[in-house]
Amino acid sequence: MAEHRTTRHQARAAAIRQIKDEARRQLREDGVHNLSLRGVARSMGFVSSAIYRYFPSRDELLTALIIDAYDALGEAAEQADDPGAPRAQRWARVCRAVRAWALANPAEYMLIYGSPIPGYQAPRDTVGPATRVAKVLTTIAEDAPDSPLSPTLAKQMTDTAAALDSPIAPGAMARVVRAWTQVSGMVSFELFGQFRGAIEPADEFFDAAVADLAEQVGLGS
Amino acid sequence: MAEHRTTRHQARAAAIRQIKDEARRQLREDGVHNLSLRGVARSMGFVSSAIYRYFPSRDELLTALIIDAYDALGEAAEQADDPGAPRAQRWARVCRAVRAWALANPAEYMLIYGSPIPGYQAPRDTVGPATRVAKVLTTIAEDAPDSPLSPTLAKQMTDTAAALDSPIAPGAMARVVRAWTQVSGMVSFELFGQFRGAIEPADEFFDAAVADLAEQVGLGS
DNA sequence: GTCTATAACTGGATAGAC
DNA sequence: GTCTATCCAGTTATAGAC
Repeated sequence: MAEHRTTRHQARAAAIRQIKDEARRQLREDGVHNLSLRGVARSMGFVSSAIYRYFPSRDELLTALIIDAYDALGEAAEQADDPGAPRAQRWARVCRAVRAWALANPAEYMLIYGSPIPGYQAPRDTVGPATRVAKVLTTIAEDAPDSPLSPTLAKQMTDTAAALDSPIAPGAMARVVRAWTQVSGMVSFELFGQFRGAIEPADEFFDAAVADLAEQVGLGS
Repeated sequence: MAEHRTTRHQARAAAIRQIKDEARRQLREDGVHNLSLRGVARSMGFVSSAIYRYFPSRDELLTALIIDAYDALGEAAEQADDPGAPRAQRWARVCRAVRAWALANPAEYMLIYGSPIPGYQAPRDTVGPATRVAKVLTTIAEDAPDSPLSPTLAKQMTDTAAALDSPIAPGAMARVVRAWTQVSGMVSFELFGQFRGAIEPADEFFDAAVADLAEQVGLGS
């Protein structure tokens, strides 16, 4: 009986995986707003109602894809980090890994860092996976020196550091957040076509900026 | 006869304006992908085919909205600039104006700086208006000192400066582009909900970052 | 001549009968 | 689970109003 249950669970997990894979394919092809449960079902050769056994709504499927995207990006960042290396190098490697993942998975990057999906409200479950990249960057900068902040900003940064479970100083946290907005901003510009006709390829631009950011964050050279 | 032509032209311009206003309303309400010519026509009390007298296709309407958005943002930036003020102040004021415009017009900001619209290819006409903000920022930094760049980067930045019709040094151009990616990155993070629950409100975070960026670009204090 | 309205074609999503 | 009728999208051709 336990075996029965196991195979059933495995089958279910496999089905979910297949559905998500197909959904990701449609995401890449036509964008989020053309992603429909029915379309996924059709492409998989079964009837639309069958999919509701696995995802009760389009939003649930979206949430699963968003969590997967955050996790995949987070894992790419974590795996790129080499805790033995100098901190500035760690920073640069992680940032480059983020960009590489985004360029390899543009649709999924847009899903999490692009325009919000109208009518979709992200549930709590996405918060944890969403912080993984920030956590990696913050850990690298954990010993960076503090710097003065206004009271409001100091509180926000202390809270942010606490949410990331990090002993980083508020001033350093602020510099990490700023640097991260720039990294993400550069990746988004590149991916969304803002650099078209001007900064192509953007490899050197990105790498140079990231190296300088490491310094600005206070990771030495 | 000239009078006749004038009124006709005026009527036509008025119709175009009304169509775009209604389209913007729908954009705000339901997002780009729910923007339909039929819906616009319906809300305006006439039949869908009538719109084709003014916009030959949905994409043309989108292009018009995109150009308007770039122009509105560009004008907000230009009007915020006070050529008589110290450069660091000019920089901060323009950046704050950009953020203020984005917060006041989120749908239009997303139209130009959000995820690309699947199936839509921006025509050449959007390039000019798209550079207006960059032009303002570059002008402010025109006298900033040069800094060393790799050959590839130096060429890209020289070309960018040329496209903006600015005598700015390539190294300074690179710092402006970087700073601009960060400004836009911060605005996007705020608008797209990436700061939710952590950096709210983001006024102080933004203002402090922008002030530091002015320094990094090389605008003195 | 310039516009609007009617009607039609294609193609996808959807709801309900079976 | 399947089939069908319906609806709404973009777009076009054509006919008539001003």
